[in-house]
Amino acid sequence: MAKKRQARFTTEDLEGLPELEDESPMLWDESRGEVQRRLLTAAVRCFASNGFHATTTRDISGAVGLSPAALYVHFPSKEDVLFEIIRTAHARALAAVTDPALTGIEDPVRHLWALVARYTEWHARYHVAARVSQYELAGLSPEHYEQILETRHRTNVVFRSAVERGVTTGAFAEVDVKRVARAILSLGIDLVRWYRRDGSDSPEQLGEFTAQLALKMAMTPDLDLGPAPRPESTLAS
Amino acid sequence: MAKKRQARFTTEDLEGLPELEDESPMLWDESRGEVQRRLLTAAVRCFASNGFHATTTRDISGAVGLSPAALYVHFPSKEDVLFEIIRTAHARALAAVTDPALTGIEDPVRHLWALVARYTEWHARYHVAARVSQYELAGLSPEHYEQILETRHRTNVVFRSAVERGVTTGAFAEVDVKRVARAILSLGIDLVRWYRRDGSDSPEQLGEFTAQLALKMAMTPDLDLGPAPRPESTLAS
DNA sequence: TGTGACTTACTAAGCGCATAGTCACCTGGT
DNA sequence: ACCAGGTGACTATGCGCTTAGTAAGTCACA
Repeated sequence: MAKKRQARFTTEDLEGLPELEDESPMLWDESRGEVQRRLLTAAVRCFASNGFHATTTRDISGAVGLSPAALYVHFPSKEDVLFEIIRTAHARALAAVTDPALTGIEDPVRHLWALVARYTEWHARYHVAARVSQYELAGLSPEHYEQILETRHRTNVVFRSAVERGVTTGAFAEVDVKRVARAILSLGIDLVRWYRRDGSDSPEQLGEFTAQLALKMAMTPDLDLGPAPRPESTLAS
Repeated sequence: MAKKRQARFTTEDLEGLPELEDESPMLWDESRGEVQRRLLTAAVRCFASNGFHATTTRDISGAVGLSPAALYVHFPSKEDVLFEIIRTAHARALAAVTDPALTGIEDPVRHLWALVARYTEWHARYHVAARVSQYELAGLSPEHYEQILETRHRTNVVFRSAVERGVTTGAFAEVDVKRVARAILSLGIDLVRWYRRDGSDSPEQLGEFTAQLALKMAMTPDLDLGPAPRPESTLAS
């Protein structure tokens, strides 16, 4: 008695669910047709709420008022829909942090600040698509997966270089570059797990706040907690 | 021509794959039988590498040398296997940070340090099971999902309180408690996305490093970047 | 302007395979 | 003799994708 793959959210639920509200309709290239873009946007919402495998081709096509077969006019397979989403999102996020307006900033402090603010803001703005891009990688074919990994690596390098520059120029403390860069990326990415557009933080505010945290992590020297915290004994001789 | 749900990792691949190595075999209650625990451990690996919906009951049972039907001797459904994994992992992680040895620490600085170190270390140690717990929530029934949310909330409160105490006692800077607590949790959780047991960080090292970052975030006052960074103009009057 | 050839976007119907879960039966230890 | 734990064969159903066909648009050209 094979169960339906999912039930938590049905197609009609997806309309107007506040945690699925983001700007992903604006993500797709202009070169794509109207219908393709609407399919991609619908797929983002389905994949985000129920997962790739729990989403049927009927869910996606039905959400834009088409029959299941219509999907195959525009995309060769369901996996390709996922790939287009993930590829586009990764490319856009990378583009956001390689914008010349950012890379041109001389001061390492301002540079890292702007980098983190941008990256965080991007993820907040497109958090539903970004969530799919982070959580549904297992749905990709090995070839497509490999391609995405490459983009991720390039993104990592951007952050690592920014931290490195601050350390070598002395603008930052002498921190562990790789680890700090990793932590900064974590802050920028992990928000897709919980961010909601109807919460109290706007993408800009969250970006600025996270950028502050990144600077604190990069610029503050390590704290020494002092001698072992002996359980008892406050100041008795 | 319905395709097989997945292909990226077949069952035999899962043996000895280094990124799927963690301590989840130690997670399960002693009260559970040997076979149940082996099934849960196998399920963790399958779910982590291919996702809940892409994992078949044959994958799980086959991985411990049993027939598919044997799964139903020990668990009422595949969803229940997922729930047991997620429930146990969330409960253990909460237990780790409510350990009296931690909650008893008077000094807010040492307290937060220990809290973050413990939490991070836990996630690193059980990163495969933790990954399933974070990424496969969509596979749960609404009732089970609700139950997990409750545990998550309790965990959040632990961190928020720890940060709050430091701020009110003046041990920390006057930071935004909710946001900082959220960022700290992000650091502790997001590592499940990339952590590997065969990497360069041991769980303890990662815990200590993240704890340092948490203190920097909580104890450093906000930086003022000064006046607007006018594009040109260095020091020309 | 009319016509036939071709294209684009779509649908209805359904194939064929995969899968969660069931059930009657088996089996070894107490 | 019993029964917990396990099996092989099966069912019911879901789902990705295909196929055959429709309707409307475009274009070359007589």
